[in-house]
Amino acid sequence: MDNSNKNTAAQILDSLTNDIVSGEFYPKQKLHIKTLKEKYNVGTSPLREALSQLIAKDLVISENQRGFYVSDISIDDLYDIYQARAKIESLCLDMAIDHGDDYWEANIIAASHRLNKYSKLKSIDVDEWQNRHSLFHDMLVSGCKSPRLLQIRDSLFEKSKRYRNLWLKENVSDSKTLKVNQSEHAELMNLALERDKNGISKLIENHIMTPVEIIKKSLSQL
Amino acid sequence: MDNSNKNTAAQILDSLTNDIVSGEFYPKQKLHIKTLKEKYNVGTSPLREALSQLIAKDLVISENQRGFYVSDISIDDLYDIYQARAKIESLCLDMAIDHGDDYWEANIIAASHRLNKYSKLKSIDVDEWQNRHSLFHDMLVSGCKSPRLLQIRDSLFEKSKRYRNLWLKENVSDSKTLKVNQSEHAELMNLALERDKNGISKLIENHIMTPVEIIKKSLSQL
DNA sequence: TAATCTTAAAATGTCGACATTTTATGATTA
DNA sequence: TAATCATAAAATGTCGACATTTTAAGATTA
Repeated sequence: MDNSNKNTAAQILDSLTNDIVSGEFYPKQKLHIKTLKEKYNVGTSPLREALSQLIAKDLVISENQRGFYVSDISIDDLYDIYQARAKIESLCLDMAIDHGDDYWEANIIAASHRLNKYSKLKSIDVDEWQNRHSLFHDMLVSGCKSPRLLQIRDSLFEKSKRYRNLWLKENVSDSKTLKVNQSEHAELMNLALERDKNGISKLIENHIMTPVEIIKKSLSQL
Repeated sequence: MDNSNKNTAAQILDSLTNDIVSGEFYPKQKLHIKTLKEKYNVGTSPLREALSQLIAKDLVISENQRGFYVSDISIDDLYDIYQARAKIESLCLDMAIDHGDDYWEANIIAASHRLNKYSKLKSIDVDEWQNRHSLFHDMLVSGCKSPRLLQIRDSLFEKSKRYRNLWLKENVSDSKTLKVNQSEHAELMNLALERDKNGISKLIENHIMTPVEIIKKSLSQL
């Protein structure tokens, strides 16, 4: 498939990343080499190479002769990540409004439609909702032509997933939250099409920061 | 010293990073495992682990069964990196102005003094000037208390060094450029102390983008 | 009991070897 | 000559082994 052209290290990098971000491996958990080798059926070298990449991404930390650990999470970090995400997203939207063309507008409208339709369903599959939701936001920022900023955005989002998963478990089915969320999405689209930088900047920052307080509660209970 | 507590991989990561950023290894250069092993006197495993981290940092790319290469540079990337740096720096300064205290102000004044003194000397050591210059800008953003944003700033700066080195070779001794540069630094300090967000935002973006055109010329000649 | 010491077990990080793939070289053919 | 093919050389990625360090468990002492 897609992995056929990848070496072992690159393949298990995906698995490892997913297992950390999804919460299967919990924060601070020791990552025993031997255990991981058995779990993923790989040898020492590719495993350690994958872990090395995760170190560079701050998802794993290592101490010499003491092995690898899933990096910790905290309320401070929760705020920091989401704050940074809010600012970067705002920056990307700002640039997208500068450079977005007709196709950009059309893509936003299409993604909005797909998200809308799905949000109105009675029973919602979290993964599918998440896909459509991500894609809507991706389309909004896609007008920003800076690969580096978009890459930063992606990496922050990946880190935030660890916290986000705590929130999704509790709140995606909460219909009141969902309605507020949906009206914000509609408004985001309007502001983008109207090229209202100040308006969209304020709204997106609030929109992104919304889950923080709820996640904080979930986090405090651990 | 500092490396005594690091494993081999972490040690050569520093050397490798430096050799790429400094330009000793040129863009697209093949990084032969055997050659590197001899150069750094290490075995396969730690070397590949270091290279893996550099992949995550976008300084190295790898193709399965075809080995490792120094990642390429380009004029588009030059613009993108510097543009992103300018925006992030502006963001950090904005937050620094919000949160900076008396110590922040004092540190800026001190760093400015040290940079000033050195810039007036007749013969300038590039490394020392670079140190004092970096420290001045570090102090300005230090009021921004976001570890993640500062980390993003660092990683963008590291990437920009590859281009920056092209510029420094030509222009650090150019006294006209240096004077403009110095007056901008003075103005940056004033705006920070006056907490003028709009003013400092515009100035810092220009300040960071200044070298781009010159670097572009150097780059076109290769 | 609590703390320290000793010893055994487990885990880490590094190395060299090897199978597999890619690249280079030279021969063969049209 | 140019292009294709076959073969040799070189390089990559993976594995298992091993020396070293850390951790755990049990014994000893105060």
